Amino acid sequence: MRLSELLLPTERLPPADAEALSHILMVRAGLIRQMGAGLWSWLPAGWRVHQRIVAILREEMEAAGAQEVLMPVLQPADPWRRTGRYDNVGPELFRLRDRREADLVLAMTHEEAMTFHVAQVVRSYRELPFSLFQLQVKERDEPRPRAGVLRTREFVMKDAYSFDRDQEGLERSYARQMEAYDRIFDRCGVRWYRVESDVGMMGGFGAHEYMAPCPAGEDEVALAPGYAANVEVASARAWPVDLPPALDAPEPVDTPGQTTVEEVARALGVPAGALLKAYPIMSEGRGLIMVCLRGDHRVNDIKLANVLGGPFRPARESEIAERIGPPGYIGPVGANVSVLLDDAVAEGGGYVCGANELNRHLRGVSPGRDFPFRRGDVRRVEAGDTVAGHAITIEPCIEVGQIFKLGTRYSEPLGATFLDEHGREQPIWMGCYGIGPARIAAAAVEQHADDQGIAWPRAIAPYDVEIVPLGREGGAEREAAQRLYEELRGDDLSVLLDDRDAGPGEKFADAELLGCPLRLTVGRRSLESETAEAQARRGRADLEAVPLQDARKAVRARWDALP
RNA sequence: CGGGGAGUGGCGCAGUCUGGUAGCGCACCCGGCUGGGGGCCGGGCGGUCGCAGGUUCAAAUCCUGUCUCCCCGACCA
Repeated sequence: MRLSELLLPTERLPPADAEALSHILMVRAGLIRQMGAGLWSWLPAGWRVHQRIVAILREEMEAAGAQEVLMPVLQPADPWRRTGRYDNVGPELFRLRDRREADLVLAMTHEEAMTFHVAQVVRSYRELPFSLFQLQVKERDEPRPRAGVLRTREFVMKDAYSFDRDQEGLERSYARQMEAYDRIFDRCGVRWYRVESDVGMMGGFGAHEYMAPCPAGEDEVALAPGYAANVEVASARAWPVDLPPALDAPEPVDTPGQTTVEEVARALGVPAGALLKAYPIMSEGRGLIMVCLRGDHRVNDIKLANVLGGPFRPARESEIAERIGPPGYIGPVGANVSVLLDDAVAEGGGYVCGANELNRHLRGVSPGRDFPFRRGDVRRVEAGDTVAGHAITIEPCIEVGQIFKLGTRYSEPLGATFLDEHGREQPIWMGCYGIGPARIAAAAVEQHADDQGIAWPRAIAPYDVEIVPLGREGGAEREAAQRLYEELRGDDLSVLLDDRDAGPGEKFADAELLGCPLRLTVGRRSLESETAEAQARRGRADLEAVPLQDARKAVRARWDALP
């Protein structure tokens, strides 16, 4: 491709409303442009990146035995009503009416469509198992689109679905997809973790997320050697805390006006971890519960909901005041509510907790002796906690893929059944597997950019090689570069030739912004030795020059050594 | 939905408080020079100041309404 013919609107300055690095660089490099909140267009060079990722996805899906299909984005509401999602998923689902007043939705994912067709078509166990996938647009009315293509309202997703006779079959399909996913992210050149994830309201029985660490990530992942989990579900051994000794009995102390953990800990000269923080909640079905955890810990709402087995909300001040004590001074001792004690609260020890009296706390409190409780792991892990003796770190990540064991969640309501060997009707066991190519692109930018711009991994760069001729138009450098371009173009490497009439600074700056992995520079200096200078974009490392005569092999060799 | 910020040539901004001929840098066009890191000189094109209404002799500027975008939070099958 000649740069003079490529629509590549690079910008010297970042857009005023961009903060995330990938957002800034992808716009500056001329890869994407915005049309509305969470609505992005891909310009030619950006779309090439996207398409290269898509090609990898397609190859690996086919290698895993999945067959490509394409299903509508615009769908009748009926299947969504039958699975309950029409009423349950809330405003994130785009809903509309056609001219006949029929209810329609814009699909946010394609379980309904896939299951609908499979239900029509599959009759016998002999037809199972199989897997389908598509590369299709998804529509979600996100409450807050952000950071360029990281979180958008319309995006392409690779979504695959497996259909099996039973749970064992699903496990095999799931494992096969997992292997494909591992290969996909390796091939795309991004750093990634596969983490345990919350199964959420889907009520499934297993899910993993693929997380690419980057500063603009929206999720947090807890990491230790041999351990990686979304902070939403992570468990770890708490950093120990020095507890004052338990007293013979709880002893009241005056704490006038001190309602926060920090204030009470400072006033009594104990570490925050020696306090018992009381978090009263109203649990659906179970009523008022006091969750107690170490003062230096925080409740993890998702883990708490999982322990409770259902949703909850924080108790209102009036409920606390009526049923327990004055807000700010409540505690488990003598409180007439059941106590859920976090696992990280050690037994024994002399804890400090609210006395259920205004301006008063208790010290020397010992769980069990002074109040009954049941246990649960409901706290958010903190950096420095340990897993199997190793301290964990917490890293921001962007979710680039998720795999999920659906079971019969969709096949049952949509009647996707088959007759087994004994002539009995059985629901199909399903799994679903999603990947967002745009997020892979953004994560790659975030992970590999430097001060000059993007440094694409080899596999997903917009072009493999950029040739930069210096000198004036019509000069010897231009001619030599042109010949080099013609020669390399016959190879399977994609080549971009900067044939613009621009100065060297501008060409180098644009080349580094766009981030093609290998740059070949043809200038007066290199012409003297009948070579083109070679530089790797990653690290801007100078490589051995390539001869202008029969350049192919040498270019290939430089290329093969790149990351 | 709560909090904060912003809409002025393609991009980035000033001007708004205190109403009075719409400005700067970059980009773009023409001519020339330069040619290994966004170079130089000269001459140009381009803007209903988000939209609607109001106040005024006069509105980018004041008032009312409205739309849009960004950031933080909530939310995120």
